[in-house]
Amino acid sequence: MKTRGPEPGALDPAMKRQSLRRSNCPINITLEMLGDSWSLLVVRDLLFSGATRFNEFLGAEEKIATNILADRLERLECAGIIDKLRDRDDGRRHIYRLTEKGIDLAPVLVEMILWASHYEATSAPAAAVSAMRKDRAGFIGNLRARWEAASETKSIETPVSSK
Amino acid sequence: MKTRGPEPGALDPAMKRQSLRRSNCPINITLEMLGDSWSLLVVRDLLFSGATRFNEFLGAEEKIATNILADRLERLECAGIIDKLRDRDDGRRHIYRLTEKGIDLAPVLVEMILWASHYEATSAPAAAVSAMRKDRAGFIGNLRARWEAASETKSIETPVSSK
DNA sequence: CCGGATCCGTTTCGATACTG
DNA sequence: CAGTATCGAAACGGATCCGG
Repeated sequence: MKTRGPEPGALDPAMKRQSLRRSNCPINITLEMLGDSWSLLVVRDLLFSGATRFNEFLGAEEKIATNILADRLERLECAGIIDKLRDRDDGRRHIYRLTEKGIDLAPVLVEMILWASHYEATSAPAAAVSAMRKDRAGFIGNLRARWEAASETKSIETPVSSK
Repeated sequence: MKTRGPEPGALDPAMKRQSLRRSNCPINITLEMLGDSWSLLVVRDLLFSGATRFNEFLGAEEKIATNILADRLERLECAGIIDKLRDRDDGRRHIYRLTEKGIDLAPVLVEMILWASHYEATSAPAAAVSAMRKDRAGFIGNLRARWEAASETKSIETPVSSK
């Protein structure tokens, strides 16, 4: 630890920020990744509401700040849970999609939602909840099928190597 | 002791927006509860390693600070996921146990561990992982059975109403 | 000893303004 | 539209202290 010098606010803020900035994909401990509300919410939106774009995530019920969303999308990409592509029909847009590793989080999310819908007031649509309760495996299979179908969309391009 | 206003003159940093977060049992949004690494790790220890006491949680592989642990235990108790009892054999000790609501998190944890063991280096014992992969429902049934057996232990006393 | 509570420097979050 | 920059507020974390 450094004994704090007398001058307040004198240490170069730009330099500090840069060094603290996660340079590129840092080492990701798994449970740390999942142990974050926002990341899971993004995955949830990708899985269930079919959101793919920055603004669609912003529109979710829980209000996430733009900087936080950008950070979480980057982390998720680094963790290999999503990938980031450029929309070829609209060059300024990006498309975020779950990877295989990401879609495999479906069982985790489903269990969470079932637990929450049983014990807490939840905002999940009742129809979806009862569907996943009735036939968990089938429900997950449907999610995956939808994901595979969406993966064949032609409006995408090469990955945008984050940073 | 939760009111941390140092001096009457300078306070009100908390009064801004819905800052009843900390004070007592705050309203708990479910995914916020689960969206926290430490809380989930405590539940994991309760479920799998049979930890019941403060120091046992502290001994877990991931090092948690005592103040953080105390806070998370309180939150979990407020959320109805654990309860806190006094050990009648050793009056200075407390015993933390999963409630019904808490043990019902088992499927969530199991799915997480399976996912993590597939995609990431995980510290979960290989034997347990393959057991839960082979017979998920049976594995969870065993956890519950163990929990029910432990609930009949006589060395406990009345709840320590946290606050 | 056990289960925390308190202090305090560091890190992260989050609301908003701003930019390419 | 898709993010950065900024900055105060909150959470974290380690060390230490304390009541039983």
